[in-house]
Amino acid sequence: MDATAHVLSTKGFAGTRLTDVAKHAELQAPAIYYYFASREDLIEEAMFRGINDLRDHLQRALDALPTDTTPMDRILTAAEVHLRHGLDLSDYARASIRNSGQIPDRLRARQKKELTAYHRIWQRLIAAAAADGQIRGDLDPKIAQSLILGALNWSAEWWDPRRNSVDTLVTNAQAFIRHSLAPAAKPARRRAKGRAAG
Amino acid sequence: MDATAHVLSTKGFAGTRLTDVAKHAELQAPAIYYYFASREDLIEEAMFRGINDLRDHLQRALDALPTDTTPMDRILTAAEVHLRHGLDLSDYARASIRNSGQIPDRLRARQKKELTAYHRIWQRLIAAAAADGQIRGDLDPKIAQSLILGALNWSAEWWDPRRNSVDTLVTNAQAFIRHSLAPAAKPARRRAKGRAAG
Amino acid sequence: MDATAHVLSTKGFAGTRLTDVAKHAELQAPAIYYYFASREDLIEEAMFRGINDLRDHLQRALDALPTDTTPMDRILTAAEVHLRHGLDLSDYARASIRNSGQIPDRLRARQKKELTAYHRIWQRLIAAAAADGQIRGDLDPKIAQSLILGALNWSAEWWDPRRNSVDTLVTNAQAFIRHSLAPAAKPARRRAKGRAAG
Amino acid sequence: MDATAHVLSTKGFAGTRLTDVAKHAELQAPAIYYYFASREDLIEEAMFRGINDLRDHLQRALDALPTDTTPMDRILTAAEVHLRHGLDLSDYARASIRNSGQIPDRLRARQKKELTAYHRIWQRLIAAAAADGQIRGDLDPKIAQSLILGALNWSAEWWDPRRNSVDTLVTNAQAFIRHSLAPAAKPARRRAKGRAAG
DNA sequence: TATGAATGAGTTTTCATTCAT
DNA sequence: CATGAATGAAAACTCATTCAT
Repeated sequence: MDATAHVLSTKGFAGTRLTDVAKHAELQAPAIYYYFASREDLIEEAMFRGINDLRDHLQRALDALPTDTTPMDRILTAAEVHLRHGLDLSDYARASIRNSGQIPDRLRARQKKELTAYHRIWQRLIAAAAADGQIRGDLDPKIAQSLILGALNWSAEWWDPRRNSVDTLVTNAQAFIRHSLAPAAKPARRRAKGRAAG
Repeated sequence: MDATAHVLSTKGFAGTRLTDVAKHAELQAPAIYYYFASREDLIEEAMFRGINDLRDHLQRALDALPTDTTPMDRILTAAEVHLRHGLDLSDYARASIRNSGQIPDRLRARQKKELTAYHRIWQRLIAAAAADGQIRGDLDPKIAQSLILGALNWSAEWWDPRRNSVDTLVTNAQAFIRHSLAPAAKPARRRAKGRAAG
Repeated sequence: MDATAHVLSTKGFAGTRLTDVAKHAELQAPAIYYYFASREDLIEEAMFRGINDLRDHLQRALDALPTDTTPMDRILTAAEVHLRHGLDLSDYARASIRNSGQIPDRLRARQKKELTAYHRIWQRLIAAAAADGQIRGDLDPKIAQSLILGALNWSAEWWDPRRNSVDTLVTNAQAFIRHSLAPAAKPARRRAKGRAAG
Repeated sequence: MDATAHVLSTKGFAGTRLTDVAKHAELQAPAIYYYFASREDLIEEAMFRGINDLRDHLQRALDALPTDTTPMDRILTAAEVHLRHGLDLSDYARASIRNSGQIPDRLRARQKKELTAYHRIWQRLIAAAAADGQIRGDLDPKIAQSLILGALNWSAEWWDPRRNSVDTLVTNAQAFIRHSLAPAAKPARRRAKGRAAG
């Protein structure tokens, strides 16, 4: 149910009332029970579909890339897909992403598995880039991945279509990610030896 | 009320029940009404305190830096404060950050103002870095800022203290941010030996 | 809701609990919310209906009188209608009359308007009687009207069907009112040759 | 407690909250328990005092009349006392009178006894007048008494000091009562045989 | 004598859910 | 398939009452 995803992405798990979902679907609340056994089922399904769609979408996009695409370019493609899917297309993705933390574990099983699968795709992309020397050694790949996905996920909270086009956002995000990961430019000599806090 | 922030950061706005808050505070639910006029007042206050504390904390940390700290190092300090405050210290910050999107506007007025003020601090830090040539020209500063804060905010969703220490996370995030922003260290000499806050 | 009027007329505004109303209606309390948005709406409606019905009732009774009915006889008819409606027929009227003073202004707007309209009918009856010389000059018509309505309204507090029939009460009240208003039947000839109602 | 009477006369029995009473008394609610064992005790006492004061007051006023005062004049004096006491002087009287019907029987015992005693005074006044031929034969003395007291009691609901002075009201009420009771003037011939509506 | 703090009982209200139609 | 009507469970909230101070 599209309406579910929409409400879920706006009001959060506990705030998702069947009445609101039904209103969005131009239905009366009891009608939902014709399609779903319970509120929980409905939400569980929407959460699952969110990640599931996103994963399919990403997988297809990656499969469509020329085989000689560099690992970094694959990552940037993934970033674009993730962003566009979450912002343009899909209440489901937003619902799924935003509510991850608020949902009782019981309802998360399927979504969690799907999410792990989605993360695994990213892990492979990053591992490939690392193997190719396209990722700086001072970064833990898992942490870097989480930071990237965080940066992308959060865009749903602040992005305002009246200020920036998605294209602009995508371009910026890609530049941001590329440099955050990449080692110093090619003829590299030395690199900064920063120090960070302790 | 600390308990409110805790529940709020776990269950979300609509999922925050007075009974749970009260249980955390080792009280009966009606006792809350001795201190707050309504559930909404309570939540509003917690959300406000979240950003308010965070801003104070950041401001103090920045004020404590040596005056010759480079703009980039100031940003990295800010990142550290933001991370540590959200992960280590404060249910308030988490509550405030995670629930921003789910709360009725009516309750957000004060928190919004505070958030804007907080963002302004970051804007100034980034503008200073840009003015100093420490930020690549292909990045829109506002977008970059949002991406950074997204990456940091999201850490509350995935960070697992049993896998990584906060220190590790901070170091990685700082490296991540530094390079995501910094121009290629062309014929680089040396770069700052930053120090970030403690 | 008849049940509301009944409880309201017995327990007063603040004492009217939804549970009691529901019990009277052989329902569960939440079912009330299917028909009314809130307790206040429910009460507001019952109070309004009280006066509204009474006014309709009175208006119809007056319209049904022969056109040559004397002004005084019209007044006595109105008294009878008022009494019978409040005692025999209507929890609504009792609810409306008894609780006038206890209800927050916010809920009284509509009822007040209706009440004013009801009073206006009486005013006209009395003015007509006065114009016809059937009311003593030492009485302020407004005050007299209020005293009459008071005498009638209050009967709900003390009238006990096991002691007096409504008919007896009506006859007594009419005699009471007639003489309270009428000028001394100076060189009296004949007056109306009435009959008390059945 | 004066405050109790005041609140009680405004909000009714169920609407009388200890907090409101306390606020009126410029106290905190728990302080009431220093003087009264419970809310019910407090209310019971206020209701009792209402009628008790009124009765004392009336008794003293009657005792002060010259012994040759006519029965009718005694009644009119009683009416004045009743009115003035309820309007000018006493929240207690108003509380007692207005809430008679809403209070659980358990709390009414004492007030009821007192009320009966008060009514007995009136009964005697009216009986005396009747014995003296000053009351028309077509009136049931008990009903007439109730109608009179109703007219007087109700004045608390509508009397507006900005429209009429108490003096005016008293004068009107006395005229109203006198004629409602009195037989047609001396050289009376025939009297009305009223007619009322059907 | 009085109050700040808290609570238990009970009330209004919300909402998922059921069910006859 | 869908809805109007209703309900049980649970939530927010109110308020008399207690108690330590």
